[in-house]
Amino acid sequence: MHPQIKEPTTRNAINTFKAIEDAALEVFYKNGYHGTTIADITNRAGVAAGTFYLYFPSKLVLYQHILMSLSHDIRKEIASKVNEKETRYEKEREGIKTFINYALERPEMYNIIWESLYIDRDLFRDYYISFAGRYRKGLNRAVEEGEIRSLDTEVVSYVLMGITNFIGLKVVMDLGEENEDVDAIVDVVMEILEKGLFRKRQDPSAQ
Amino acid sequence: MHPQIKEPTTRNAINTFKAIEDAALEVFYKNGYHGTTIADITNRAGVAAGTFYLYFPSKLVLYQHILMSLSHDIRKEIASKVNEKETRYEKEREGIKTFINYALERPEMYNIIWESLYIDRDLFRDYYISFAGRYRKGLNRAVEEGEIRSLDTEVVSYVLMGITNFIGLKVVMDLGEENEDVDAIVDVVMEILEKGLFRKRQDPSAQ
DNA sequence: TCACAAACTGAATATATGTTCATGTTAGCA
DNA sequence: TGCTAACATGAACATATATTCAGTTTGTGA
Repeated sequence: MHPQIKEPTTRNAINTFKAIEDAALEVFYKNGYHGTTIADITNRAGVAAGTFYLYFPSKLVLYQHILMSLSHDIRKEIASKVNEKETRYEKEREGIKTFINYALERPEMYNIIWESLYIDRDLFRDYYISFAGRYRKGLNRAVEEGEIRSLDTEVVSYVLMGITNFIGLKVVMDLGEENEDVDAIVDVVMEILEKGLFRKRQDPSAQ
Repeated sequence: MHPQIKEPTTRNAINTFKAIEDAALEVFYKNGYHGTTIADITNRAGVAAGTFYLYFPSKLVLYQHILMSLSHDIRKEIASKVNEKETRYEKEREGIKTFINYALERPEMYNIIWESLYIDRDLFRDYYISFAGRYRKGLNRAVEEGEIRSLDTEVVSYVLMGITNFIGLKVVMDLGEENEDVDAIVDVVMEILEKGLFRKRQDPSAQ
């Protein structure tokens, strides 16, 4: 929890706090940081403007708090789905699918993440660096086990994040044609990765 | 040219107009749309605030104008470099390299493009849809000529844009380690694409 | 040189909105 | 029941800044 955030203690106050969080998430999603006013948030939460400042010292700190929650939530969602799969190939497919579906359910997700580039550059950096770091661990294991070709996994992690983010962007913003079938799109991506990234699945020793 | 922009006619006015364009580009790059005031722009351009409104009806229209110029400039730069190459493989490598180097020279480029997601959603859509459309043409030709495997080129174009953008982001924002050698990074990307996207170069009929 | 339109100025205006604070209300406990 | 601290209110304040406009300067053609 952000050090400047004052957490509520009583039952009612906890509900108020949550109402503000929920309202902020919703309205930041929809209108972005600059497009959102404190009044938007407090109106939607059904509290007075002053109440906001009982818990959060500023709009910026609230935004940072919401972004952190969102980033944890996405990672948790992806990790739980990916952990169900056995091979790295299946994990990769599941990760891409989960990300896209997550984005489809929250079409304005990109707003809040990419906007941090202007609001809080360090937060943006941290977000992708730690995302890449986690990705890299899985990839390193797959390289050791011979499932993935021996490549610089740091570069590979950005390649995969780039693919996932832009395919997600295409689907969510309905860019171009043929966005109906998420599975078909993921199939195309995996066709590229199958030959480009993975070794032959039946023969882990092959180059 | 944006219909609401009043273009200057006399020699001096043309210089004033250019000074405003240049100042806006620089300061939008650095501080983004919301981080930039009209005063920032006019001060840097060396003109009075009112002068701005002789040519542009609003800050938003100026931003749209600058984004369009930037997008044309990037595409022209990439196209000119890519056209020097013969094979699609070499074109692809050159395209990625050119994009990264362009971004390295203008590290704040992402600001102005990605921020349009909040400023003018349609402009953002148009930017990537038309970028993808142009990409797709080249890919279709390469598929016809057997250099690239038979894949949905629309999906492939977003895969490639995603890779390029995130590798560029990594290098520009110095995300993670090992960002010194752009060529080495591009090598890794091309290793993936060589097997994942392209057919064997000596045998265009092979699957 | 003069007239006139185009170009330019920058202080004033209008508005938006993040934040504060004096005041009121509620919940839990002695 | 009454006390107290936490919680809540919303009008007022402070500031920032996009835009306007009445007045001034400049360049150019006759």
